[in-house]
Parts: sequence; structure tokens; C-alpha cells
Amino acid sequence: MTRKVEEGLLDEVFHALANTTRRALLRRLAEGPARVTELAEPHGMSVNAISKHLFVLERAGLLRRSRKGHIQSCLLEAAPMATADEWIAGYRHFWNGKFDRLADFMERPKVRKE
Amino acid sequence: MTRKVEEGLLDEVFHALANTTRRALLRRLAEGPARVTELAEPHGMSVNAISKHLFVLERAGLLRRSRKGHIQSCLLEAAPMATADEWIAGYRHFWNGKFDRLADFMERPKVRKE
DNA sequence: GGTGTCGTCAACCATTTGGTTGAGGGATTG
DNA sequence: CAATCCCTCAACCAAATGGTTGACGACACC
Repeated sequence: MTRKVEEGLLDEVFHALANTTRRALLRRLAEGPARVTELAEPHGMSVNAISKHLFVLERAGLLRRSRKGHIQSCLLEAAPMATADEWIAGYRHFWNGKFDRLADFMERPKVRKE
Repeated sequence: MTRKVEEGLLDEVFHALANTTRRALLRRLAEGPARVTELAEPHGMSVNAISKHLFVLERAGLLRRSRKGHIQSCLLEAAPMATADEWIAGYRHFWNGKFDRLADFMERPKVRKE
């Protein structure tokens, strides 16, 4: 149903998160809204490069830009992360000690027993 | 500290997850180990393409291959997802209704109050 | 030993990514 | 009006992605 859409969103969100600079931008935005030049400063990059990163975040729905004159205020929109979070949640039992289903696999005939 | 390493891992893990085919592979592997050709079947792709995807997953530490003769058994290694999960957890309060820290931000002197 | 199956390696290709520089548009301010 | 600041658009570039095909190596089986 919404599978197609969700998959697309997951692609965008995970891709947006798959970059150190973009994660740093999000961390900064978590402390409050900021302008583009302001966001660019800490990174040794051109404002232009940051603007592109912001576009990626925006495409994933993680960023909202509100223009006030020529000043651009960017603010965090964390909602799409919930989708990513839910996806990962489906695998949480694999690493948090409760290996219920994994234990089930262990009983299966192995391809290799080594 | 381990920041650099973690960032690199997060890059790899999020990137690995940022693809519908790869997520489908993980979902399949969550049901138990599988061979490469077996994994390739559902997707209308060459075994070669799947092999590449598996390499990406492997690079992120999400997959372990155990070779038994020429038969390759791939199995899920979910641990690195925990790192991704922890990262996202830092933003969970933004969407789950408890805006504790966000409320804190609200009190800060804003750059622009608009 | 020959044949077939499984999987990777290597080359190739189109597209995307992540960065640069330079030009320019739109507000604000002098 | 002119100058300046903020940001985007456009072109360009190197490298990575996501796919293909073809050849090959290693086992398994007859």
C-alpha cells in the first residue's frame, strides 16, 4: 500500500543521514533554527556546498526553510526520522539480548556447521 | 575519541540502509541465513548486482559471509544497527510528544524571533 | 576427467554525489 | 542609487553508485 512511498522516504532519510556533515548540521539544528551562513561556518566548506546538503535534508523532509526577506531560517523537522526509527525497531531484538527469533534460526539445519 | 570511528561507521551503516534492495535483503536475512543466488532470486537483478549490494552490507558490518566450499552462506549481523539506533535516539524526543529539551531550546535567546 | 552450478573479478556505462568556482538576484543599509 | 550581505543557480569536476556483461576459479556430481 503505502509501501512504495515508505520505501522511497526511507531511501531519502537514510541517505540524508549517511553523511557526517549532514548529521552535524542536524545536531546544530537540534539546538535551534539557524541561517545558512551560520550553519556553514563550523565546516571548512563553501556556503554553496552546505546549501546543497540542506537541499538533501529538505528532500528527506528533515529540514524546513522559512524565508524572512533574504534571510533564510532553517529548522529541524525530525518527524521523518520516526519512519527510519520504526524500520530499525524491527531489528532491535537482534542486538538487545532477546534473541528469540534468532534462537529459532539456530535450530534450523545449517548450510555449514563447521 | 571514538568519534571519528563512529562517524565513519554511521556513514557506512546509514548508507547501507539507504537502498530499497539492500533493506529487502536484510529483511530476508532476518528470517535466516541464505545463499547469494537465493537472495538474488526475488529481485529482477543479476546475481552480480546482488553480490555488490552484499559487499556494501558487509562493509557496514551488517552481513557476515561464511564460506563452505563454493557455497556462500550470508547471515545478518545486526549489531551495527545499534549504533544507528542510538544516534536516532538522540532525536526521538522531537517527535514522540515529549519536547523536554526542545522546550529548553525555546527559552534560549533566539537568533531571530520573527 | 568433464560438466554444471555458485560466486567473484574485471571492465564498462550512466547517473548521482560531494565538492569547487563564478555569476547574479533580492533585501537591507548607507 | 550604490554597496553589501545572504543565498541560489549553473557549470564543471572527480569519485562513488548501481547496474550490466563476460570470463574465470572453485566445488560437486556424474
